Amino acid sequence: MDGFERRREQKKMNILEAALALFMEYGVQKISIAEIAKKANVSQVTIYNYFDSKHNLVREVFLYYVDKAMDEFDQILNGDIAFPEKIKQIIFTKKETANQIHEDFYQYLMKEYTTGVNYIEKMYVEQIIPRLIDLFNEGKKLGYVDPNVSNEAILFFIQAVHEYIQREDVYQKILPLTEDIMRLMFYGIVGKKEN
Amino acid sequence: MDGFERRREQKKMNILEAALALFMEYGVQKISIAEIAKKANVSQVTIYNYFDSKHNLVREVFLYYVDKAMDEFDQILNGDIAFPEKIKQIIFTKKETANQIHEDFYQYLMKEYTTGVNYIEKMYVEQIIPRLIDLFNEGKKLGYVDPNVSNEAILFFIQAVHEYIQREDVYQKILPLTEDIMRLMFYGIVGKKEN
Amino acid sequence: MDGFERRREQKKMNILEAALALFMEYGVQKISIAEIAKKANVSQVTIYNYFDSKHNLVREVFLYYVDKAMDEFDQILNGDIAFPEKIKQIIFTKKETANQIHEDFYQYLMKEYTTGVNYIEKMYVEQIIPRLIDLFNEGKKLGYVDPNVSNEAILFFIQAVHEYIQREDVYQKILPLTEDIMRLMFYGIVGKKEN
Amino acid sequence: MDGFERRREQKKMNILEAALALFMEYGVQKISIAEIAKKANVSQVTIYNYFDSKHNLVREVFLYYVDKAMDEFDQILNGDIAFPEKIKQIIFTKKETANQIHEDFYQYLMKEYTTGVNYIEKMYVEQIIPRLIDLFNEGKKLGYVDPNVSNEAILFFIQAVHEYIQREDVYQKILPLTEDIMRLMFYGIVGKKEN
DNA sequence: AATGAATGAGGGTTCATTCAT
DNA sequence: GATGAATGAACCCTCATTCAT
Repeated sequence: MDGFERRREQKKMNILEAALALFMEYGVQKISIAEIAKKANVSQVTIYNYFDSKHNLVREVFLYYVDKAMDEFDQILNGDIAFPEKIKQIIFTKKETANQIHEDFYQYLMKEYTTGVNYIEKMYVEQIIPRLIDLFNEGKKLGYVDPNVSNEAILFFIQAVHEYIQREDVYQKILPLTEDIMRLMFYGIVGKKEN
Repeated sequence: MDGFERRREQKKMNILEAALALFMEYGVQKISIAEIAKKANVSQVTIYNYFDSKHNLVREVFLYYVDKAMDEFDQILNGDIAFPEKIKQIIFTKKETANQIHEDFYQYLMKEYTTGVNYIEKMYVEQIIPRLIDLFNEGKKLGYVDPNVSNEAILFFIQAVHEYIQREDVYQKILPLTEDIMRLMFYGIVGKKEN
Repeated sequence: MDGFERRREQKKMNILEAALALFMEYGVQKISIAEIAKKANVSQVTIYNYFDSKHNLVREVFLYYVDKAMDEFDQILNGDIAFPEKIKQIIFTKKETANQIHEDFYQYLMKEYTTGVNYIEKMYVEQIIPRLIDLFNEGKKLGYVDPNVSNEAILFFIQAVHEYIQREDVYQKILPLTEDIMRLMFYGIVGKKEN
Repeated sequence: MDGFERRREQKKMNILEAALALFMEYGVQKISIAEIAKKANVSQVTIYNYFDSKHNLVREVFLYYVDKAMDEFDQILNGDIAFPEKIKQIIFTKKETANQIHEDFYQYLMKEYTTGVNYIEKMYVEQIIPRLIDLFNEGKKLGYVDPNVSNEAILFFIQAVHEYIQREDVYQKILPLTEDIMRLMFYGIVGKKEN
């Protein structure tokens, strides 16, 4: 990649970052191309030169975001920490990139962008799930996880809690409950049977 | 309430129902006043006569929805069924009124309507939480729930799972996992220690 | 039609007239909705309320024009004048409504509006041609027209000359040649064989 | 002209050809500089380097076209064929370069480019008309043309028919009528008086 | 000389809201 | 009280043209 392309790529990134930030704070439909252009310090038309349409811009912002999120996810999984800590981090990681993307942004995409969603579906199914399943299986082998429980159910559980935590209002409230929540995660509401 | 007022009230309900249905299917911002007017078989101005602005209409639709949801919630709590079953129903109840309201609709309100949110906050804090706490305490007394776990954490857990289930795509996939999920809910990923 | 509808109809006509005048003077693409709105003394949105889109406005303007032109045509055919004079009028009638519509406007329609063109085709084939054929046949019976020449060819000839005359620049130049042209029309370039 | 200039001239021709083709198929206003640049395999700015503005590009394209058309016209006039055949060819020549140029393109120029039109006017008046007049006079001398009819009228007639034929829809329909039309041209609707 | 990148101005269209009946 | 008609503001997008390399 020569200087030309690098500058071009840099500018594209600027626009993506600006758009991502605005979309996540105010939602996709509330944000006009003009606002993105202003935040990214380019003209509206430049955005069109790079992305052709708002529709497509949203799509690319989304893919950009997904890749970013995937990186963060990898760092946890590859980290040199014990199983329970990994689960904890997966659940409680509040991605800087993603404050409330799951609500507004994701919904928007679900309705509008079949291809975009296909991409994340594919990534999710091919990349994330297998690694989590591996993690669970390892947890079962190490005695951390009940072998009678299906990996799908655990997956669902972690997802649910993780996504709920992404909500700003929720996050503030449950931080002090971290330990309790992990306890619930591991031992359920019936609790640990000490013996 | 005389016949006049009743007819007025009826018309208002028509509009609320029309708006609610449209908002939930397409999102708040995608729906124009004109579309609501058409679906409710009234003129746009009539909507303004009743609700003053779209802003306020959304707010009232929301309150209307919350009341409806509260009714359904009450029916579960007052039902004559065992504790675990109540928990199960609270989690898995997919309100007919609310398919994806939590995502798009709720987000929209969170950002736009401080008063609306205050109302739901208030309702939530004053009506729902106390009743759930009572339920949990009863569960603890009956040995269903670990007394060492804070009610807030349980609340959080149930909320998280419940909301996640509201998503249409999720709901379809986890239905077969119901029992596994309840098992996780009660015994955690470590599982039941049989003895 | 009550007062309401009549006013509505009147307003629609205003817009049609304004649009027609502007289209014919400057061409379809040069004229913006804003300009039509200004000339018709309505807001842009009013135009959209009546016509949905510029595309459709053009179409309706066109149909409006065709009907007008047809009326003028009828007046000539039904007039109480001799055959050669009718031919002359058909050729030389420069419709007030249509200065250069055939060039720019018609071309535009040819490329964009299949349905619009179908309408004029139909009108032309079903209404105009039969009446002209009748006229020619009558001319043949009366000895004005060579029976050996096909009506189609005559039709073509009259059309060609008529359309060419519609061009403003042409019209000015050939007015003094009216008699010569009629002579050519009737006797060709070989000329009348006097005997 | 050295190699440098020749290459430059070649590039200019490429652009002219590309623009002409696009203008004739889609009309002047529908075609953007970007499209021409793409078709001619140059950058937009290159077009500006050569032609300064779209306005001027259109003008030059037009002149380019006129010269081409003139060449074709010359070939007919200088051909070694009889008078009636020449008339026939002048009328029925459907220039490959010019399918519908007379409608859209010509109109556009008429309104926008005084200078461009002046050029064609001048060419027309100084080059084409005199040669046609010569042809008619020769025809009169040879007994093909009625000496009583003004050359202007004949000119007008031929022009009218010729232009009308240029329209694609018309051309298809009247091809089978060629002989009839020539008969009308020569003998009028009254027809040949055989004796 | 040639180009990729950038832009100001403008066009069609939509929408929440108001006016007039 | 209810409605059809009307509107100002804003949005997405395009294009001829210029800038910077």
